[in-house]
Amino acid sequence: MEYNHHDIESRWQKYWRDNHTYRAGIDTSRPKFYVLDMFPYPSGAGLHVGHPLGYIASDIYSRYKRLQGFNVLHPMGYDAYGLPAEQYAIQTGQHPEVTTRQNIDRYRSQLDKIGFCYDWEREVRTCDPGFYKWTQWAFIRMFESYYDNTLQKAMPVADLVSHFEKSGTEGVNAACSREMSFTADEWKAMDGKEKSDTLMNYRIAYLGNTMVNWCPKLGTVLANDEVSEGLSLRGGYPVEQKLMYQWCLRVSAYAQRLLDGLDTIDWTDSLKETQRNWIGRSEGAEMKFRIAGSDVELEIFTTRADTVFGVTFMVLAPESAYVQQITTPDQKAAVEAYLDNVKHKTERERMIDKQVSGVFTGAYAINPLTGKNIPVWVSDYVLAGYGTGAIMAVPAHDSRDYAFAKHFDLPVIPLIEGADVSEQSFDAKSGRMINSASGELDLNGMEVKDAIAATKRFIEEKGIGKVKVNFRLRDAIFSRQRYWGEPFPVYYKDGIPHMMDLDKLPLLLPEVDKFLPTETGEPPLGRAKNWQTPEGYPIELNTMPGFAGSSAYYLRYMDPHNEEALVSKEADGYWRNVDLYIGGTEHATGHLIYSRFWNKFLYDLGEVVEPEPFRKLINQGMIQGRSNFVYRIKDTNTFVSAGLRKDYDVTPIHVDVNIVSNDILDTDKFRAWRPEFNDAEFILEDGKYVCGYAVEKMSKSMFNVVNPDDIVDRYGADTLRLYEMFLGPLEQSKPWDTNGIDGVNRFLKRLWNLFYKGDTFLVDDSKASPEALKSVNKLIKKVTADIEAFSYNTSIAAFMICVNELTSLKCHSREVLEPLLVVLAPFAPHITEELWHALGNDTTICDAKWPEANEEYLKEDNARYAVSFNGKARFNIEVPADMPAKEVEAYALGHESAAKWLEGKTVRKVIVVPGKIVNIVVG
RNA sequence: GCUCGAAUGGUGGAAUGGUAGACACGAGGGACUUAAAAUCCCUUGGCCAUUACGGCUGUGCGGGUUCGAGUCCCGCUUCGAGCACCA
Repeated sequence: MEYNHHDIESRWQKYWRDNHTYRAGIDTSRPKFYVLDMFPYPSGAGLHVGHPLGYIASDIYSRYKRLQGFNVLHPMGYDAYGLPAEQYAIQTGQHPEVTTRQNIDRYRSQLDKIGFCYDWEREVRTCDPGFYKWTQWAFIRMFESYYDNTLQKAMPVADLVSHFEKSGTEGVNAACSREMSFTADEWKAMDGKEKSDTLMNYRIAYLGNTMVNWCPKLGTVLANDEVSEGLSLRGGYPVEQKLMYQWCLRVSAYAQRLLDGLDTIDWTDSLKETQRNWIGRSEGAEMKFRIAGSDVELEIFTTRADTVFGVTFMVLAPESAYVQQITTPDQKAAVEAYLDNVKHKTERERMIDKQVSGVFTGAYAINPLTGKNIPVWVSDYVLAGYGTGAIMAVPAHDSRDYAFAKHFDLPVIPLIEGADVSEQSFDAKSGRMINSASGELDLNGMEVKDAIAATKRFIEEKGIGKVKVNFRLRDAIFSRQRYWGEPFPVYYKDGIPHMMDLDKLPLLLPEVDKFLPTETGEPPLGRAKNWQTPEGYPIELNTMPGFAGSSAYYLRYMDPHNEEALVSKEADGYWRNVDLYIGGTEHATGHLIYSRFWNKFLYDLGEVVEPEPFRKLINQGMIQGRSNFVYRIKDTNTFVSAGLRKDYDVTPIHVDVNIVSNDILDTDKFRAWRPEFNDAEFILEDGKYVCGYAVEKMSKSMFNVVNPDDIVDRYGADTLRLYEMFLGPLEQSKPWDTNGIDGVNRFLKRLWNLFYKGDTFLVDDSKASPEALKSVNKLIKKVTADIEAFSYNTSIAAFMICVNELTSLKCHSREVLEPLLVVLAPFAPHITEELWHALGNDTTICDAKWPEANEEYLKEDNARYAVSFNGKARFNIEVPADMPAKEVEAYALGHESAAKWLEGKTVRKVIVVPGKIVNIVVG
């Protein structure tokens, strides 16, 4: 029998399916282990060979854990809402649901061929009403909650209302959009609309007038993580800032907990660092500067309280409400003109245009420490959204303030000893303070760090300001002007938003005639007929963003068919959270923040037991494409081989990697590839046409896409799985290069040949040789350690070594081959299952027991030492393993090879490292 | 600009501070074969030798610690990733 992957793989895949081998259920007699992949968005292009990388890695770990006796939950599903399906629908009129279903079917068939151990009975799709019911449910719960800063958790808005009725805002410490202050009587006097607006200020899901990232080309708003450098991540279209009334989630309330939680989970440092960066905690002080001749007080935030003595002007963001309040009549025209100018710039233009610009308001503020008057300016280098939208400018010690001061010729006062500020500012937070004394506060001579602390103390005592922590993390904008997303379970009565009753969920996505905005500019849902409650109240026209459905999906897998709850107490209590999460690093500041926020919210409600959703997280690297090029001589149809191209004037042209093998072009296939190459001529080297190559993104336009189906068809799923893991470390990005896959394929054939020669089954029950036992025990030890460290590529090398050793030992003993199959099973499930049954086992290898390495066989009879002189190894010796160090030393010094090196020298020192090296220091 | 990570043969990549280059690809040579494919064996960092199981050199660059550094420390260079008027 030859190794026939087609037959083996289809047969065992059917067996696993028919026997529900991968069905998972609650089993309190076994410890649980939850392994999760970031579920894919099913795109129209199908899977390429890069997509399964993480899935294979998690599959190996799942199978390994199961063999170790864990009850493993390993589900899969689809993140089915998304822009591409909708864009496609706009172009073709095809309903996104139809294309999404087709794409999912395609994904499923591709995934099935690779032999994953998913429990497909737990599949979820974010666009299923049975799933998005719980997305809508969570939204309603957020609407009905506010964040109590004292308790540091979400609480019912109903509690807040009864507090307002009793004592107004007195004693309320809640996360809010702006500080409010009213009495119980004032609250009671409010009408319904006023009350609604007031509560919006506190709700975790709230409607707010906020600056949003508006993308005109996509016709929708985007969250901060969906925008990069002023362009939309999807499509790369320009994004502008626009004030809009939108649903938002008060993620910012959880900033500190999201930050603290990072210390409790096992993620890579770089990912944690990225999240810390995004959350952006900064400790500083908030300080008030009174405007001269006015009651207005400018509140500013600074991390450099020590530099107050160097404040020579102040700057407001153009959007700041202070601007209107303080601008003097004679400066009004100039300020208006400037604001108008700024408004017409997009975010991107503002970023690219680094030129200093600004205008004087005509007003002066009073420095609370020195009592001096300082001018107040407006400039777009100050951001409205951070801190208070106003800053105190210290040009000597802040480069942005410095550039502004130089441009407008404002004074610069150095505050740190030895700082030369004639050419640039001194931004470092170190040195001794100078020029910093007035009245009761004297910072001169202090280190910067101490000066900051002293100033903070002083301003708190004097009531000039207070210590304050600011976060960069903003609330998430939750409305999208799109069709293909979850509808909001919200209707409007007299202009006041109301939540639908929980028992009316899910609110189904309605049909529309076109997937475009209405003529009046309303979102696509504006086209839906009867989009209103039975009582005739209009329903919200926006839909939820992509991250809504992906924020709690890992919980739904625990209990996917439950109609009463997102997840039952029992299922949540058993599966708890994800033990191992594998996915791409691109979700670092999006999904992985929102999901943690969502989970913490549910935790506050008592709906889930774990405060963090993903205990350990691994980011698999990206698989890049490896493109091939042919070189056409200018103005001809003649192509010159890569090695000879320097002699000609050539244009490189991408060529389909599927008609190239080991960088050698199949010239006949090339002629047939495209009509314009039908009569191509070639200049060969050594009779071959050699292509050039480059590493690029895997994409259709580069003709470097490799489809896993083709690989599976040609080499089998087991070869694909092994090869993907063999390419290099899991977390590293690397190019896909089909050259080299033969190596792992040969390995599987050699494994097969240990069991079969022709039709003869070779395995017997004979006692294995010590060498064979040692080989396989070494393997078990290595693979166990490697899997725990996700170092799969070195495991595969170990398998190759072991199989080669067993082959040359002609070992066909069951005693050795059976454990070899078990440890290989996670990597190559099909061939191991086949051979496992050939050995006479009648249950699946998935339920075998992971073997333990027997140290007895690993003992070395001899220890091998490298003998070195002054650190450079010169020869090797072998001695009995248990020889004491002193004797090893004597033996090495007495060795004939040593004589040569010791000639005319004296031994100064000898160091013996057990089993490794004898280092002889000579002088 | 700030933060994090990386740099090892023709290629992908191995190396708890202890014989650098495991394993694999590619390349070269050989066996089997009418031939090819497949399979198997040998060689393969560079340089110098090839009478010797020989010598020298070698992990981006410059220093340091150490008996001993790819690995640890300091200073650079280059590449990649994240954040970026965040006060």
